[in-house]
Amino acid sequence: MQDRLDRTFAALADPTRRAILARLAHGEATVAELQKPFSISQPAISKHLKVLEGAGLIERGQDRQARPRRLRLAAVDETSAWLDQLRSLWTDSFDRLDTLLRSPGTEAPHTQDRKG
Amino acid sequence: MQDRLDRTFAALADPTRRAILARLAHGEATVAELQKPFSISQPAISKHLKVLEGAGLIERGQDRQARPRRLRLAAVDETSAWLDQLRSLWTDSFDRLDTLLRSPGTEAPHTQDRKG
DNA sequence: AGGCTATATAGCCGATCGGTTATGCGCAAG
DNA sequence: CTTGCGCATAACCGATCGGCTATATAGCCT
Repeated sequence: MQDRLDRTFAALADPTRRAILARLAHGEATVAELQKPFSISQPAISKHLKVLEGAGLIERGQDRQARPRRLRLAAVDETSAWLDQLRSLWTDSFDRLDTLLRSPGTEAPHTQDRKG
Repeated sequence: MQDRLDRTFAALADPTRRAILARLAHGEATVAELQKPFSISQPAISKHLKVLEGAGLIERGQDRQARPRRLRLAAVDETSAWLDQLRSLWTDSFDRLDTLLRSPGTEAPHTQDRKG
C-alpha cells in the first residue's frame, strides 16, 4: 500500500521516465517509438519501462510483435492524491498559524489558493 | 528547472521522508521531535532532512539551539502541477480515443472524473 | 570556562540505480 | 524454414542511496 507510492514517486524521479510518460499521454507508443527522442540504448528504455510498469504508471498492450505501452492515469491520480492529502493536513492544522505569525515573512499565507 | 523536479520526486519516494512531511504538515518540528517515531539514528534523520531541504520541500528555522523544520507547500504545489500537466496532455489528446475504442476494456474512460 | 543539549559532518558499508554490451526469444514474411 | 525485426533478459560497471558509528560544531546554562 505504501510500497506502491514508493515505486510511483521513484519512477517519477527520473527525467527520461517523465518524458516517456509525457509522450504516452498523447497516446500509446511502441518501445522503438519511445526510444527515438533519446540517445540511450534500447535495453535502457526497456528498463525504464519496467520501472514505470512496476509502479503501475503504464501497462503493456499487444499488437502483432509489438508491445505498445499506454499510460495508466489511475496511478497518476493516486500520486496526486497523496500530495492533496498532505495539503489537507496542512490546511486542517492551525498549529502552524502560530509558526507563521512568528516567522520572518518567509512565505505567503498560502491557505487554499492552488489551481487558480 | 528539471533537476528540481527530479529531487522533489526522489525525496518523496522514501516512506520515512513522506512521514516526516506529514508530521510537518501539522506544524514545525525539531530534529529530535521528528526522530521520535522512527527507530533510526539521528544522523539518518538529518540526512533525510537534507534531502527534503535540497528538494525545496522544507526549510530550516532557528529557535535557540534548535533548528526546527517547516513544510514548504510551494514545492508540493509544483510537484502536483507536473502531474496535473500530465493529465492535461492526456485529456487534450484525442489520439488515444482510437486506442481506447480498440482496447479490451482494460480501464474505464476516466476522462475528467478525478477528485470525486 | 565547562558541560549539556541539539544538530551536522565524515567515513564506512551493502544495496540499488542507470547505463552499457551481448544474447535470447517470438512473430511475420519472403 | 530461415532471415529480420521488436523487444526482453543477463551480466557487468561506476555512482548514488540509506543506514551505521564516531566525531565535530553551535548555542544555552551554570
